[in-house]
Amino acid sequence: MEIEKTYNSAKAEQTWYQYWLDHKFFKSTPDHRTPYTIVIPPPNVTGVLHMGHMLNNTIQDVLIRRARMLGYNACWVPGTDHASIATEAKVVSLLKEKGINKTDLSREDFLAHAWDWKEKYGGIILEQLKKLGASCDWDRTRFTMEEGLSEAVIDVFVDLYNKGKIYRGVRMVNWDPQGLTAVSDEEVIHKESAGKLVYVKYKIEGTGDFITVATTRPETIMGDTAVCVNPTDERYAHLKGKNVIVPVVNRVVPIIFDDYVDAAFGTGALKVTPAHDINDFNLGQKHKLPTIDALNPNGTISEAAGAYVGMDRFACRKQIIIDLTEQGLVEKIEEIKNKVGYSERTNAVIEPRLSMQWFLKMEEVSKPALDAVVSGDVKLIPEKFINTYKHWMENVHDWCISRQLWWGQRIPAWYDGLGNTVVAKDFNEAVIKFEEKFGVIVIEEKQIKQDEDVLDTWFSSWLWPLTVFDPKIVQNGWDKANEDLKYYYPTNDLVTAPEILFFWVARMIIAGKEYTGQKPFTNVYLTGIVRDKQGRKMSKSLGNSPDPLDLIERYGADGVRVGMLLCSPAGNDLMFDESYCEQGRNFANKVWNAFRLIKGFVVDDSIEAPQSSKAAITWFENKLSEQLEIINDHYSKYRMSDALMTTYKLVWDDFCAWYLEAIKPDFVDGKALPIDKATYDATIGYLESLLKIMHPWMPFITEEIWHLLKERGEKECVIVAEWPKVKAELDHRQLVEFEVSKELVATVRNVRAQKQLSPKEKLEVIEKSEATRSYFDETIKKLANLSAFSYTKEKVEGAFSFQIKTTEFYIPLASSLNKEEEIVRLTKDLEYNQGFLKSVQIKLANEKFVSNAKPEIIASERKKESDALSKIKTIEEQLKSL
RNA sequence: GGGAGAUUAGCUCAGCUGGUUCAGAGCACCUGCCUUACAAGCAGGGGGUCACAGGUUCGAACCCUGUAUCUCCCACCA
Repeated sequence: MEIEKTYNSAKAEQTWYQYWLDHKFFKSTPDHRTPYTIVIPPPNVTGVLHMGHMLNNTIQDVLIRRARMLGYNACWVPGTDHASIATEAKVVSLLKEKGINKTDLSREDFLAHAWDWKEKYGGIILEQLKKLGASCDWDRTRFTMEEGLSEAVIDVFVDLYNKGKIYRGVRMVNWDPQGLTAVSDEEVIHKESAGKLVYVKYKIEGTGDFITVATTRPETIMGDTAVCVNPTDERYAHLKGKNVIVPVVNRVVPIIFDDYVDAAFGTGALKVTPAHDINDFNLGQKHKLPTIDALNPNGTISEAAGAYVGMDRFACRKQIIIDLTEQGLVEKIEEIKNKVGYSERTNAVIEPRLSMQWFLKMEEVSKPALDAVVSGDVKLIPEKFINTYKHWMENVHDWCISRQLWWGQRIPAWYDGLGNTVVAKDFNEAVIKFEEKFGVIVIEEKQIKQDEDVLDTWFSSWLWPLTVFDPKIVQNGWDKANEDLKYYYPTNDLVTAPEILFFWVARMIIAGKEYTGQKPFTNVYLTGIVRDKQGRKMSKSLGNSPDPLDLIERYGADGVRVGMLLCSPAGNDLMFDESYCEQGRNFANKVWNAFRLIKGFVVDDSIEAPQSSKAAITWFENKLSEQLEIINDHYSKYRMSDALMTTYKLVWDDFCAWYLEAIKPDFVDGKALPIDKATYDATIGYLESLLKIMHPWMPFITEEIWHLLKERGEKECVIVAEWPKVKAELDHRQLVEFEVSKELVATVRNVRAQKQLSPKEKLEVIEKSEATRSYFDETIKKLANLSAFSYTKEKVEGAFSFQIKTTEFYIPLASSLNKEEEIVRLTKDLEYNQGFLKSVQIKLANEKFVSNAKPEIIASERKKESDALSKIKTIEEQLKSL
């Protein structure tokens, strides 16, 4: 069989993913085994795979594949999030392209369009995950707005309302004038930006005097209902009881006094606009000021403003500054930096706006969720996020859960127009409740109206780990939870970005505690943000984000997976560069070629294994086990990059560079000699172990080689192979001895390089030693291409000499040694050792060191001293003999 | 404004309880090699005052105190 010289990733990926699917290796149902569960952070249904997903899902896949091999019942639940605001925005803009305005559509028609779109394009991202190799149980695919899950959301709303934890009220909320909806605090991103602090003069009523206020938002002047100063501010003490005239609209408003105002900022006088600033709102409540909403929901100036009506808020800001300047009312303008809130979804500048919304009281429900993390019941990896989490949970505000959108779970509240409100699961139940609670008999359907708003997306995704298994959990309670939930919940690991620690992770813990009394997951692995080489966040607008699918095409899924994880320490951002993928691809190719070599071996049953191979075999058995233990340890600490790098070096360095080179049959007359059966079998065994260890990182190539290596049963795949076991006892002495042998080999190679001797020319090495044979001699001979490796008790004259540790070696060279060069080399070596000896001796002469340091430290220093002394002696002898 | 973290080779990062696994890894780089698994490779090699300044200690990349720079999170100062 002819094997291709380079690994063909596309073919293997196509073949094996389908094979795994066909044989249901991703599928999980409850059984007697211990479960290992991950629920995917559901990507937005509008999403296309980006580098963040790539990283995130690769980690999950590595974890789930390894768990599967460890014998757990591994279950990875995939799905998508309906992402109400993002999806609605997308659908609105698509409709607009077709010339359809959302406002011209009925709710039902709009939703029909939205579902249409979802059915057509909503599955794209999941298909993309398959390209990467994600071994999700696709039969369990869920969508946060599918029937059962939506029902659970309504159940939760009703339940929390009945428990008095949900309320409705007029509050200052973060308003997105583009999305035309309220958003939660967490959906507002504060960015520093350059602003203008405008000093505007307000005329004091009945005098010729002015009071100057400083504002960054002059367009809200029309909404002013007071000017406020600090009561201790003597500059303004005389203004008690006075009124001022608001410019533009000439409204007379009072001067009020409140110590909220910082006398040191600006002029010490604050214009109060209760409708457009949370602080002003609080002041307004306190001082019973009227509220004038000068802005429309879409960010234009409202009728109530009485001026600039219909103008956009930013255009108005510019214009009003011009107009006030003309009127001589602008004292000065300062350039300042201030933080401006932007909508996470639409990137519009958030407007604080007074409106009627639904809220969830957070204080009480968040306590158990705080404790879960603080006590370590839920572990955050890395731990540094515990602080942030704690801080947030201790300072939570009530959560605004209503959104002025259509795409999402509609709020199950009904109003009768007489001021009565009922929260119920559906219309029929609402009718019953109206009668029970208010004695209102509902005769016809339109008598009561359901709330127009939908719930925040996170109000459904916080139930994700529960409802993907049992949508009826809220109705039935934990005691009557279905088999799936009882079996898989709590899940094991959650892999997600730190950005949504509060949005999502914290809230899942809250919901989990509330409805099952248990945490939703044990470990939360927080990935970093994928950045480009310059440290900029990858984003569409910057155009610095490579297309993951394109990368997969060019480097292979395994290559990209390895590349990503090579540069991603837990919790730190990852500076991604394509060269990592190249490294991943090169590694895959290295593995491929190791396989080609092994596959090409011709076995001869009649020959016995040479000593060089026997020694290599026992060494590698120990090495493999030693490294596997380290790899397992890295996994247990979620040190993914380290686990991968250890695997990488085990395969490339230990297996390919040393083991295979040691056992590879020689060539004679242009033909490879056959290999003995024992060595062949051992080698195949090692390769199989390595394929297993590599499989979580590189699922495709390992499966491909696994099957090319020998005939296998239909279900005998590496994906379900058993994870190798660590040997009970390692031969550490042998491991160390081989390290010394490697050093010897390297030194011989170095001598060749320096003396410009061909690697083909055989050399002889003589060791000065009392012993006459050691275990790896034959292996060394093979690796260093020696004609002989012998021992002597006497110094060898006229040969090239060197030392490893304290042992001296000689290489007799045909060409005579260059005496001058040797003297220089040895003198340098001598000086180094003398200096080293001196520093050790100073340490040992220090009484404080000897009396304070631990005995083993002192012993090791003494050893250093004696070693150095013997080395120096040897070098001096060598110099003398030259 | 509050909090958290970081700063080690050209780059990305390890370095656990202070001491032979203490200055490391991978990549990049340099020098030889198209040697019959692999040039996506092989062999060899050169790179660091561990951000800076003090302190504790017999001993500091590691502990303490400052300083600088960077990143992130939180926050209602117009």
